[in-house]
Amino acid sequence: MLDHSTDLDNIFQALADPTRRAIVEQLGIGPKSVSEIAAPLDMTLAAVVQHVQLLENCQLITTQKQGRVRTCRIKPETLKTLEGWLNQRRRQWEQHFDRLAAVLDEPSPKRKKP
Amino acid sequence: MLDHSTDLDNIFQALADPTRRAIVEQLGIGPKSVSEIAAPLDMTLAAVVQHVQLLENCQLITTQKQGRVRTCRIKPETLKTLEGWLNQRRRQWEQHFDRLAAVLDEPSPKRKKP
DNA sequence: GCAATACTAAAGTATTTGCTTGACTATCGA
DNA sequence: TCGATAGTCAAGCAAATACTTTAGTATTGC
Repeated sequence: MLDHSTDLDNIFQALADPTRRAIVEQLGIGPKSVSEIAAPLDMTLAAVVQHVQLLENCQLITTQKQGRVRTCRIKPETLKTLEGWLNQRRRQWEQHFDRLAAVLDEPSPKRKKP
Repeated sequence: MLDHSTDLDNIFQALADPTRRAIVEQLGIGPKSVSEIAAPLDMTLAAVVQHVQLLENCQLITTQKQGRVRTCRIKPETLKTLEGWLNQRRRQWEQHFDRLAAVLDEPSPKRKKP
């Protein structure tokens, strides 16, 4: 693996796991404690804690502990990083298709700059 | 790992690797052969071939071989799967914030239940 | 024909990942 | 105060990942 470890790496890596994506989806509905997140998942609480920590490390969620309960919430702005990359790609291939379309649309020397 | 292995899993997994993201970005500019893709990358051709195969398997790119040259192009529609998920998330947390805003916009300065 | 080119396939390896178990701490509620 | 609850920490482990090397097979150009 090359060394340009970016935010994007960590975000994609985090969301590549179905369990973690499920957590993000659940927190999209509203905040939850670690136990509440764990309840429907078929794994130990310890495993869920590790997923939660990873999601917090890459800023996809924030957490705060009061008493013995840690409450988790999504941090929507981090998904904007993803959206940004995706928008770049879309712009790129839309441009690519425009160019392709331009070539295909060229039945006579009439369009664009000659 | 749970068993709901989806397209989304594979797409996120594919894009979690910086090398593969770089390939997708390069192909966004235009089609390239495997060797052309490999040229700027600091790894063997064999390694690049493996990345290309993975990207093709999860439909992020298409390839076709003519003669001894395999030409690779992005397949933009696959990124729509990603966009779809992201849009769902955005809708979700926008709604969440609307609800939050509604609570905060409560007219009375008293914050307790009547 | 023959060598260089452009991959491809298989096997091996170091590291990372996604869990588990077990022991431990802190807090709440009766 | 005492036990149940909520989470944390550290090892350990099997499987997956991102490479490598080696040994091929088709094509192409001269």
